[in-house]
Amino acid sequence: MSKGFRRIRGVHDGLPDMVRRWRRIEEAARDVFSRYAFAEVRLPVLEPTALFVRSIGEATDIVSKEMYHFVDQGGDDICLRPEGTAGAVRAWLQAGLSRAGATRWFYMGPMFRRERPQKGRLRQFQQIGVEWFGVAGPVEDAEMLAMAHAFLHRLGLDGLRLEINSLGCPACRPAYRERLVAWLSERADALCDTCRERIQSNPMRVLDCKVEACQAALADAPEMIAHLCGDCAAHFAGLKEALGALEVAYVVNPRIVRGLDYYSRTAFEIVTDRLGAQGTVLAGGRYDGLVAELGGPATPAVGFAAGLERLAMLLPEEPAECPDVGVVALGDAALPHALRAARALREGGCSVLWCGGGSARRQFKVADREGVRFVAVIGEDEAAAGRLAWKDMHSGEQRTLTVDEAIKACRAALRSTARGIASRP
RNA sequence: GUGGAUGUAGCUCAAUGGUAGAGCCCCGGUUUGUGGUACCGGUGGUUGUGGGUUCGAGUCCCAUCAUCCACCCCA
Repeated sequence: MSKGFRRIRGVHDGLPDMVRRWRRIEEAARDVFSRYAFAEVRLPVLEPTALFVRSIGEATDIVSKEMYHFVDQGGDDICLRPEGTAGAVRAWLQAGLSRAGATRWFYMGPMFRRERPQKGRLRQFQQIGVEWFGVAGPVEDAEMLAMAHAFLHRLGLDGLRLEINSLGCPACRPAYRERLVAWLSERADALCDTCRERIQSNPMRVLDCKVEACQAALADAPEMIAHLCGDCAAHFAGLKEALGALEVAYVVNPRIVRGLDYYSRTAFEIVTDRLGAQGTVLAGGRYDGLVAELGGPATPAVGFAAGLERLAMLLPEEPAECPDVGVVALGDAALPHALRAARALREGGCSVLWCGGGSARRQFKVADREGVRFVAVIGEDEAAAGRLAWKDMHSGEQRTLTVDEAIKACRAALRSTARGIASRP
């Protein structure tokens, strides 16, 4: 166990094994999202604290307890973004795009929340987010879900479940909320301590309490989905119809809730049972109230975000890429020729490992450990002749080639095998 | 913020309160111009940290820190 500096709590070092998975996820996202004509944006990690205070509200203690925020040397109250949507709305408004019609954006990057770490929950984590500004219809919600589905399908993930719900709108939710609070208050005795407190602080959350006794008591609790206004009911019906047309499988889960008021209508989660208590892999929905809340013109919008770390945990290991060629240099006199040969091979498109000098045996062991396909041996004889000894590590066959011939041999071999998954015999 | 579990070599793990070990990895050798296998040798530890009990603590007690899991919260 190393002394000295250690990483701070709740953050992870992205070592090569992990970065290979991240990259696979990022590449899938870029490819799938661009087929749906979404454009990538890269937004600041630092934002004014007030942006999130405004979007999240003071209702919960998220801002005071779970955001990294500080006053900088200029006296500005700054924070590390805890999520992507508010910053995207801010950037979209600041760029004047609210007059430009619907906008389709996606982004990926680190987010920060000062929570107690646990499985699938870090203090610095990465999200892939998608926002679609200026569209109001259920068909767009379905498109969003189809895109999320395609993304996860591209990653080869199975055993996932899409759950959808409707959260209503400012026209129908307040009345429902009152009805729910009244219903819960009558049955408070049957609920756990935390739920009793939640009746006032966050009544919707009672519905997805994890305590079994609560779930039993809540079996007949009123659900938003049964109390939607006409417009919301029509929207939800339209969503289900479009999902049916797209053959995207889903289940309606009336207990999906959101903590904040700017959410409306469609809410969805894609969950797995393979990650313990943090099983939501992708979540999103409609936030028709947020743009106005942040000072822009009333603008409907829908989006989702997925956690890169959780997705990575569901993915199989990604094999490391092996170098194509190991260069073995023997003797000081051959060194200049060997160095130039390595560079020439790289310029020719091969990935080349310098085996580090020393005995031939040692350098071959390095080459073998790294899984190279070929070894180029350059000693005094080869240097004098302007050639190299070219050994195929699979067959063991060795011959004398010029550098140009070696490049050709290397390229030919890599065309016929899957690059980067050099199999060891 | 609350609760539980766990901290011994780079990694995975042993060690009745009585000399801190093994396997893997790494380095070297058997082979100073040829890899995998095998064999031989070697590097590497304030047992997370700080106190306490004891003739003696990796082991028992207290505190603290870290990791993991769950609760809370989940934008």
